Amino acid sequence: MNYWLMKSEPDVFSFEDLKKRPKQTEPWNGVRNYQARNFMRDSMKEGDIILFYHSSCEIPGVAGLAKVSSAPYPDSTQFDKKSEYFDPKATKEVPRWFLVDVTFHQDLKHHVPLSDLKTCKDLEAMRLLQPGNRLSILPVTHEEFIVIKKLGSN
DNA sequence: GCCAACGTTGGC
DNA sequence: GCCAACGTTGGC
Repeated sequence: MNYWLMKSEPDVFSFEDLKKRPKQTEPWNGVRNYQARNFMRDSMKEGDIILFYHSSCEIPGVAGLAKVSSAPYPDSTQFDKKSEYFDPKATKEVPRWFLVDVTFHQDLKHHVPLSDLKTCKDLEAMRLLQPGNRLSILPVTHEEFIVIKKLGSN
């Protein structure tokens, strides 16, 4: 099993929003970065655990736990002319963008703010904390996951 | 709102 | 295939 961190702007779609969705599940559409797409298309497996991260907000950080709940499949918004995610170069025969479904998994006792991640010795090597990182989907090691879950459970 | 980092685009 | 211009991300 693999662990991931997925960023979302809570003003657009928050961890609480995910919990309120039918079946507490949401297709992770709108990713338009090749590296992030490759993680979803090539490496994610149903049942993988996700750190649901809130970005571009007052207190950025990990908001809760989710899980991957589907195999990868084409992002339908790439074919939708009315969507802001429409991609004229994508076709149904050769889709360019793929996604997985994301389902609520577990609440943490409290959010784990980015500032706490930064001061945690055990997380120094975490990809999220490396300078210049902007990827919206990042792999997380098992060790990092354990540390962050503990931070959110104290 | 600023700005650094960095991905993408397109002319050559 | 290079690289300048431009756009986006995201913390602060």
